[in-house]
Amino acid sequence: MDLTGCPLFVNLTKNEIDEILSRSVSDVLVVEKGQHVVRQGDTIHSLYILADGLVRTEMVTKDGNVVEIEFIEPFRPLAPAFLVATENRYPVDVISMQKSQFYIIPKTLWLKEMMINEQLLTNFMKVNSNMTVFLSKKVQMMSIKTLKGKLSLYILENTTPQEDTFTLKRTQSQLAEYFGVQRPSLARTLGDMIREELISIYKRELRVLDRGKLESLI
Amino acid sequence: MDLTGCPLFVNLTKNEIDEILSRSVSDVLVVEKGQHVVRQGDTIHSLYILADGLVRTEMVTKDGNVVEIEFIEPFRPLAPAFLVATENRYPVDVISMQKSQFYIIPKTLWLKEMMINEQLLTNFMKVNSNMTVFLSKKVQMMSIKTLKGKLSLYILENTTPQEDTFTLKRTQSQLAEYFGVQRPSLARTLGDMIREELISIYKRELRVLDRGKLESLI
DNA sequence: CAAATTCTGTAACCAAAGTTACAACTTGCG
DNA sequence: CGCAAGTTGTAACTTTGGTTACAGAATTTG
Repeated sequence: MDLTGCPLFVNLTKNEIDEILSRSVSDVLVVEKGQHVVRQGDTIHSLYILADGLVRTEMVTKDGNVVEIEFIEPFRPLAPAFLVATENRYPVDVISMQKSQFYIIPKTLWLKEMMINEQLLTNFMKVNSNMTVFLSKKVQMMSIKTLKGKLSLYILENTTPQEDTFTLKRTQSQLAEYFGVQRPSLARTLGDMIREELISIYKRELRVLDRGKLESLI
Repeated sequence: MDLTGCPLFVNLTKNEIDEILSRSVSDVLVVEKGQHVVRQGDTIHSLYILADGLVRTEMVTKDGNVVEIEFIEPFRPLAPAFLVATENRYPVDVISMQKSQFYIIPKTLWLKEMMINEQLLTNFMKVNSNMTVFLSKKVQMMSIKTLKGKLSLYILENTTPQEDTFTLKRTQSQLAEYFGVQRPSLARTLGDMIREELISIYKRELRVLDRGKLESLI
C-alpha cells in the first residue's frame, strides 16, 4: 500500500513510510458499508488512517437531527487532533459508506515515531492546523443565518468568475443534511433562487447567473 | 512577566521561558480598549501571546450578524494553529476589551524554538488540538436547532447534578451574541423556561430545577 | 444621592424554516 | 422494456426566532 499521498507522510520517501508503518501499525480494521467506525463520545487511543474505501463523519443531536460534517477519502487520518488533546473524546460519528480499511496505530507508538522524525511531526502539526481552519470555516458557514446565505457561500466556493458552473456531487437530501436543514426547505430555497435568476440548474449542473447578488447574501 | 501560566510553556522553568522569550519576542504590542488586534482575513506571520488585558474574538458575516466565539485572557496565545496551517488567514476578528498587551514572536523564530525544545513542541500541539476540540464543541452547539436546546446545553455544561446553580457571567446581550440570536429572543426563551419550571433565575444566579427535561431538549 | 446609562421583560407583528403529504420525474436493474 | 426505488418540486400549515418598541429594574457615575 502506497501512503505517499497521505498528508501525514508528505516529504517522506516510500521507504521511510514503510518503516514507520511496519513498526507502528498494530492492526488493520475492516469496516463494512453502513457500519460505524467510531461513535461520538468514544475515547481515542489510536490513530486511524483510512487506507481504502470512503467514510462520512456526522454529528447527531439527541433529538435525532443530523449534521453532516465531511467526507473522508483515502489516505487521510481520522481526527488526529484528538490523539493529543486533553479531552480526547471523539466529536462525531464516523460511518463507512463503502467497505473501508483502516491502519490502526496506537497513540504511544505514534508519539514515539514523531519524536524521532521531525518531518512527521511538522506534517502532523500541519494536518491539525488545517483541521482548525476547516472547522473555523464550518463555524463561519453555520453562523450565516439564512439558508439562502449558506447556499450562496457554498455556490461561490465551488465556482469562480471564470468558471461559473459546477456539478452538484450530492443529492438534495445529502446537501440538506450538510446544511443542517430539511430537504423540502432546500428545494424551496433553490427554487426561489432560480426564480430570482441568481442561478440556474439543469440536470445537476448549477450555473451562476448573478455573482454580485450572491455575494451580497452572505 | 511570568508566563509559567501560559499553556504554551507548561512544564518549562521560568528560566527556560525567559530565555525563549528574550531570543524570540520581536515586539510588544499595546492595544487600547475597543480597538481591533487582528481582523478577519488578515494573514498571520507571528505568534501573539496575550500578556495583559482581555480580548474577545468574534466572527462577522457580511449582513452584519455577529457571532461571538470566546474570550481570551492572559496568558493565552491567539489562534496558534494559523501559524502552521496551509491557509493562514485569520478566521475571526479580535477586539480588545481593555487595554491589552501582546508579545509578538515571528513565525520563523518560533518554529526554531520548537525544533530545539521538545516540550515546547508538544505543548504547542496540545494547544492546537484543544482548539480543535473547542471548535468541534462549538459546531455541536451550533448544530442544535432550537435556542431552548442551545441554552439547555450551555446550562448543563455549567452545572452538575451536585451543584445545580451557577452565576451568569455575561449580560443577556453578550449571551445572545454568543448563541447568535437577538437579545429579546433570548429573554423570551429564558422566560419560557422559567415558566415551564425548568430553571429559576434570581439576580444572575441560575438554578436548574429539572435536569432530566433539560437533557431531553438537546 | 440623583441622573444617566445599561440591562431586562414583554408584546405585537413578520419572516424563515420545519413538517407532512403527494405527485412527477429519474435511474437502475431484472 | 417496465417496475421499484430513489430523487425532486410543490403546497398548506405550524413553529421558531427576528424586529421594533417601550417600560421598569439595576448599575454606574458625577
